[in-house]
Amino acid sequence: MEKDSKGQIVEVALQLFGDHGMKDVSFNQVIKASGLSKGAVYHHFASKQELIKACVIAFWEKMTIEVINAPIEEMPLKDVLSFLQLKSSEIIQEGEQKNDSIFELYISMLFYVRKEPELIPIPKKYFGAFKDKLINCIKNDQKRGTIKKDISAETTALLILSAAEGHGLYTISCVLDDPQEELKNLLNQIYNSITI
Amino acid sequence: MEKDSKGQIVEVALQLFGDHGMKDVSFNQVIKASGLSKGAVYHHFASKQELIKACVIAFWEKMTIEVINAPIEEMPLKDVLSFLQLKSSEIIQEGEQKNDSIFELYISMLFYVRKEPELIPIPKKYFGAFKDKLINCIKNDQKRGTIKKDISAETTALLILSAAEGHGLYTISCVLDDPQEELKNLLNQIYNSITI
Amino acid sequence: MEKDSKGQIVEVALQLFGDHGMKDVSFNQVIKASGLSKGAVYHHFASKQELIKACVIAFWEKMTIEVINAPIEEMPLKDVLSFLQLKSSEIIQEGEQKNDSIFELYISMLFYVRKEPELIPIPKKYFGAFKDKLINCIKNDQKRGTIKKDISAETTALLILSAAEGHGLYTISCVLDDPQEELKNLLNQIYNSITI
Amino acid sequence: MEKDSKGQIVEVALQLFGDHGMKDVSFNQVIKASGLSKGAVYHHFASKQELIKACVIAFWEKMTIEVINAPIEEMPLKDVLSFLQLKSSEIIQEGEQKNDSIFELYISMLFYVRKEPELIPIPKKYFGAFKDKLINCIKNDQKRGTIKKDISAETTALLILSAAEGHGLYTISCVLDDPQEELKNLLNQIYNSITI
DNA sequence: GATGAATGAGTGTTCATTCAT
DNA sequence: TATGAATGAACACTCATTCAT
Repeated sequence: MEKDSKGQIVEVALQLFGDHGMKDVSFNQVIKASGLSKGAVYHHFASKQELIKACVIAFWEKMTIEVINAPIEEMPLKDVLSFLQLKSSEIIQEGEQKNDSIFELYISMLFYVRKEPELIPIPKKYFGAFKDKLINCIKNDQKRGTIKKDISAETTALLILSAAEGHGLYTISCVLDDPQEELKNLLNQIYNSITI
Repeated sequence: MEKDSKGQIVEVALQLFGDHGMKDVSFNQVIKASGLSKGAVYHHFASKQELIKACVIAFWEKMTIEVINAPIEEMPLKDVLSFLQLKSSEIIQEGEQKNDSIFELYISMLFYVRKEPELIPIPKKYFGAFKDKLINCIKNDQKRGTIKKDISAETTALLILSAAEGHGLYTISCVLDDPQEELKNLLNQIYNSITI
Repeated sequence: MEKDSKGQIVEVALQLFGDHGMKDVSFNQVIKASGLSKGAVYHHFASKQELIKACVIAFWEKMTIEVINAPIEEMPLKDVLSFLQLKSSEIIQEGEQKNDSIFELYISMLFYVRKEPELIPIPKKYFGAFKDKLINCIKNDQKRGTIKKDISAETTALLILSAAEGHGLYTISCVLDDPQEELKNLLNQIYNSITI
Repeated sequence: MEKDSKGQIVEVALQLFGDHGMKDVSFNQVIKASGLSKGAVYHHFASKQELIKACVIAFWEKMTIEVINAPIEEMPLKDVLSFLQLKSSEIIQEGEQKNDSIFELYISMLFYVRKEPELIPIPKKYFGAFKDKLINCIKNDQKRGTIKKDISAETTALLILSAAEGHGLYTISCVLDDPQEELKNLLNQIYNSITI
C-alpha cells in the first residue's frame, strides 16, 4: 500500500534521461511523465538539481548492485572476458536503436558527479567493486597457475576496464569498423600477454 | 582582406563551448560574445544547428591537424607512450582548473557526430590518423627488433588508444586515486608485454 | 499551561514582516519559521489574509500599549518634544542597519488597514491615544502659563504629530541632509511659536 | 512616426502601479497590458527590476517637472498654502475612489529609492525643487513685510512640507475625522505663527 | 548586407490552498 | 488535532527564430 512517489519520480526521470539525455530533459517533462502535479514533484524535490542528484545516486547504486550481483566471482578470467564482451555487445545493440544509449547516460552520470564533489564516492564505489572482482579472478587464476605470477593483478584489472571503456567510447562514436571483433582482439591480446 | 566573420563566430562559439559545455551555451550568448548583431550571425548560420555543425567540423579538423603534426612519426614506441602520458597530464591539469575540461568537449563532439551520421567520417579521420601513426611506430620498432614480430600492430595501437581513452574517462570522473601513476603502469604493462 | 500557538505564529510572522516587508513574506515562510506543520497553521488561520489581519491587529495593539505606557503624561511639552526626537533617532538608526525599517512596516500596516475598513478603529485608537497625551501636556503647560492660552491644543498636537511623521518619511527616503538637526529645528520652531 | 515601445511600456507600468500598487503588479500583467509580447518587453528591460527602476525614474521626473511648472513662484505664501490644500484635497478625492491612491504609489517610490542608493538624487531633486520654491515665497513675503524677518525660511518651508506630508499619511490611513478641515487648521496655525 | 525589435512556447520555481489520513 | 502530500495557476525569465527596415 506504499505510494513512494519520490522513488517513482526518480524512476521516471531516469527513464527519460536514458531516452533523451540528461541535458535534454526538462523538469516539466519529468513532471508530466510522472503523472503528478508540479507542486507535488516540488514537494519531493526542492529543485531540478536535487532531483538530478537523487537520480545520479540511484543510477550508481543500481550499477553497483548489478556489479556486485554479477556471477563473476569464481569464474576463470577467460570466461569473465567473454562475459564482458557479451555485455558490451548487448549495450551496443541497445544503443543502435535508441537515440541515446545507456552508455551516454553513464558518461553524463560520471561528468555530473565531477561537479558535485560530495557525490564522488558513489561511482567510486561502483568502480572499486568492479575492479576488486576482476582482481580476485586474476589472483585465483594465478593460484590455479593459468596466469603469470609476476603480473600485477591491480594493473591488469585496470587495463581491462580502461580498454573496455575506451573501446566503448570509440564504438559509440562510430569510428570503429567492427566494434565487436575489435573488442575481442583487444581482450585476447591482453589475455594472451598474461597467460603462461 | 576578407573579414571571415563566419570563422570568427565559430572560434568564439568553440571557446564558449569549451568553457561551459555545448548544451549550456545559447545562441544568444554566442551572438553577444561574437560582437556582431543578431541578424549578422543569422546571416552566416541559418540556425543554431548549423553553427554547431560548423563548430563540430572545425573542432575535429583542428584535432586531426594536431595529430598529423604531432612529432611522433619516427619515434620509438617507448617515447610515443611517454609523449601520450605527457599530453594526458596536461589535459588533466587543465581540467582541474576549469569547470568543463577539453575532455568533456571532446566527448560532446563525439556524441554530437553520432546523431548527424553524415559527419561520422570527420572524427573517423582523426581517429584513423592517430591509429595509423601508432601502427607505423610499432612496425618500425618491429623492424628495429625491439617489439615482437608476432604482435598485431593494428590491435596493439587500438589497445593503447582505448586504454588511454578509458583511463581519461576514469580520471575525469575522479574514481582513480593517482591517475598519472596508474596511466604509467597501464602503458608499461602493455609495452612490456610486446617487447622482446 | 496553554500553548497559544496562535499567538506564537503571529509573533513569528510579525518578526518576518519587519525583516523583509509584508509583501515579501510568503505563508510558507511563516509556516516554516513557526516550526509547526502546514496543517497546524491552517488550523489556526484559515487563510493568509486571516493571519495578516491578526498581525495587523497585534501590531497596532502593541503600538497603542507602547503609547499608553510612554512616560509622557505629566511632562512639560518641552521634554515631550525631546522625547520624540530621541525616539525618532532610535528608529532612524535601526532603519539604517536593516533593509526594512520598523517605519516601513508601520506604513504597510496603515495601508493595509485602509483596505479592510472594519480594522480602521484599531490604528485610530493608537493615533487618538497619542494625540490625547500630547493635548494633555499642552493643556497642562497652558495652565502652568508656559504656553499661550489662545492656541488650540488640538491643532498643535496634530501639527507636532504630522510634522514628525512627515519628517520621518523624508528621512526614510533619504532626501534630507541632516535629519536629526532638521527635526530639532522643526520642533523648536513649533515650540517657540506657541510659548509665551 | 516614432514607436518608442520602451517609453510606452513604462507608461503602462506606471498606470498599473498606480492602480494596484507596485508590489501587486506582476511583470506578466505589465506585458499583457502593454500589448507587446513577452520577448519584446524583455528586449527593452532585461528584468523586472530594470523596468521598475525606469518607472521610478520616470515617476520622479514627472513629479519634478510638475513642481517646477507649479504657478507658485511669485505668489504670496498665503496663496501657496491654499494651493497646497487644493492639491491635497484633489489627491484625497482621487484616492477615495481607487484602491491605491497616488499617495501610496508616491510612498512606494520613496521606499524603492531607499534600496537603490544610486537613485537617491532623483527624488532629492524633486524635494529640493519643492522646498526651494517655498523658501522663495517666504523670502518674498519677508521682503514685502508680511512675514516676520527673524523666521528661518528654510525651516519654515520644511515645516510646511513635513506637516502636509504627515497629514497626508494620516489621511490615507483614515485616522482623521475631517482631513480637509484639519489640514486647513494646521497650515493656518503655521501661517499665523510667522506673520506679523 | 546588416540591424535589432518582436515573437511566443518554453524554462525552473513559488504560491496559497485543499484534503486524505 | 495534526500531518504533509498534492494541486495548478502564476511568477520571472530564456530561448531559437523571424522579419520590417
